[in-house]
Amino acid sequence: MKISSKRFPHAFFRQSSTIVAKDILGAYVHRVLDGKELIGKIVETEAYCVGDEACHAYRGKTPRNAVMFGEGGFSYIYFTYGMHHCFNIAANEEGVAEAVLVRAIEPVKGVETMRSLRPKGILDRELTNGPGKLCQALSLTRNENAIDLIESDMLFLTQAAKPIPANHIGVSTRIGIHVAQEHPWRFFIKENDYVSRGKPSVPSKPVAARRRK
DNA sequence: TGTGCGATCCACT
DNA sequence: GTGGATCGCACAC
Repeated sequence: MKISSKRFPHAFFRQSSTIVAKDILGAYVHRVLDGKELIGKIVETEAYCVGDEACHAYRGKTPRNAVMFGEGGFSYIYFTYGMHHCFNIAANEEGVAEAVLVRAIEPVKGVETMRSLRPKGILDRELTNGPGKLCQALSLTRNENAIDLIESDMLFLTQAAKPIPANHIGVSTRIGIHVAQEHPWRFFIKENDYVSRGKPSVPSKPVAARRRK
């Protein structure tokens, strides 16, 4: 597989998160760990927008989500459920808090290292087919929060060798959220084994803001 | 300072 | 398909 070494221009991340989420499919995430380079192809994303109740920035700026309010192109990594990290990319103009959640990548390089970071005995396609899983496989934690994904040599993105044709991109509602479920802001590469399993493309029925237990 | 919940994962049924 | 694990963060008091 051909891996492009072309980084994104800053202007790319000044676009709306829904555009960035779609256009970043097929791009590569590079993670340098102990001198070894781990590379994964982005195959699934979700957009979190201004005025979106499911977005962490919906309630305003806090120390945790401050990166989302900054210039696009920076990593926003947060810890959730007491045990998982999620890797986001801040998008849009400075002051406009939007982000793209990277939900799944396809391991391209450094697969052995990724295996060593994940539980033993799992299938290769289970290494990175979920937000928490890919953070574990790439050893991404809050230490990697607020990194410039354009300039950094430790964690950065490069463009897809070829753009993904529009008819190869699937769209659905987002996964794992309990509010603003109607927005079709999840994007993925169709028929890619590394896409996380999810719900169908159309919500079965509108669900009122559901509270767990 | 205390309390409740969450953009998940995985073992178990 | 279901439920438990587990802790940082936001928000109420």
